[in-house]
Amino acid sequence: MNPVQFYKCLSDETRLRCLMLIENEGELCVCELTEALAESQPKVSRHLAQLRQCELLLDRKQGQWVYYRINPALPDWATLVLRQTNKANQAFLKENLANLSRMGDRPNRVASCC
Amino acid sequence: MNPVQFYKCLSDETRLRCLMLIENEGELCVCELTEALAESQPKVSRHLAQLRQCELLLDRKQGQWVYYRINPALPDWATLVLRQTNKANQAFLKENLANLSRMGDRPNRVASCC
DNA sequence: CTTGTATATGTGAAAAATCATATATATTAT
DNA sequence: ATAATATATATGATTTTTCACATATACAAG
Repeated sequence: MNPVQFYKCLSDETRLRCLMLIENEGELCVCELTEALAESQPKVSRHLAQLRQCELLLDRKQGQWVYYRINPALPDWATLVLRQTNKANQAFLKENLANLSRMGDRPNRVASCC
Repeated sequence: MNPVQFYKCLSDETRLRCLMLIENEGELCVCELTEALAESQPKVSRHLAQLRQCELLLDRKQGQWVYYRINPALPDWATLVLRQTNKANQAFLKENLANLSRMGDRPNRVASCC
């Protein structure tokens, strides 16, 4: 993982909020992120695609939903950076987390295994 | 420290290399960084100015030289991010550190205190 | 005072990133 | 088959970032 490329991924507000929300929640689908960020679906989707292409995120498809999660194969330093940034900046996410919990009709997660 | 602004600072190759070199060496002046990076003086100076403006770096003037150092007043998470990135990515700096040690006529540092 | 070295900044051009809008694909439900 | 929902992508416009080059300022040395 090239550190410049890694930090380019974190340097956009939409992408950083997505990463932090996913770090918080474990896994989120595009429509949940769209709601939490109050941004357009294409905008969120495009940024997620970029994070997936850079291998910061992995996705899995379940029915009509696509769930994104942090790539567990990231180098340790990168994992730590994400974790610490998240821990120390909960205030930054306050509004987004409120939007998320206010959201009705969240898709039912089914475990990916089995 | 806004995390987006912080990561924007780290998302440019010149700036990240400057930060990592300074993290390594404690303090470096513009001409040392210019030599280590093999980049033009205005380019290096401009990026350093940006890092200073965002308060990632502090500078002190000593004679004709200006020395830059990591701002010790950064929030803990930011300090940790810089330290871990540096520790885990020494290979990224190899060439730059070689240029630096090959450099003749490096200015004599005088302690800033007393 | 003149010359040389170190650093900073102004300017306009070039490159890169972001965006809104429209549209395509896939899945589910009727 | 049709409609509705979730997601992805194409496109061209706009904004932001980066750059090279010229120039300005400050200090040191002679």
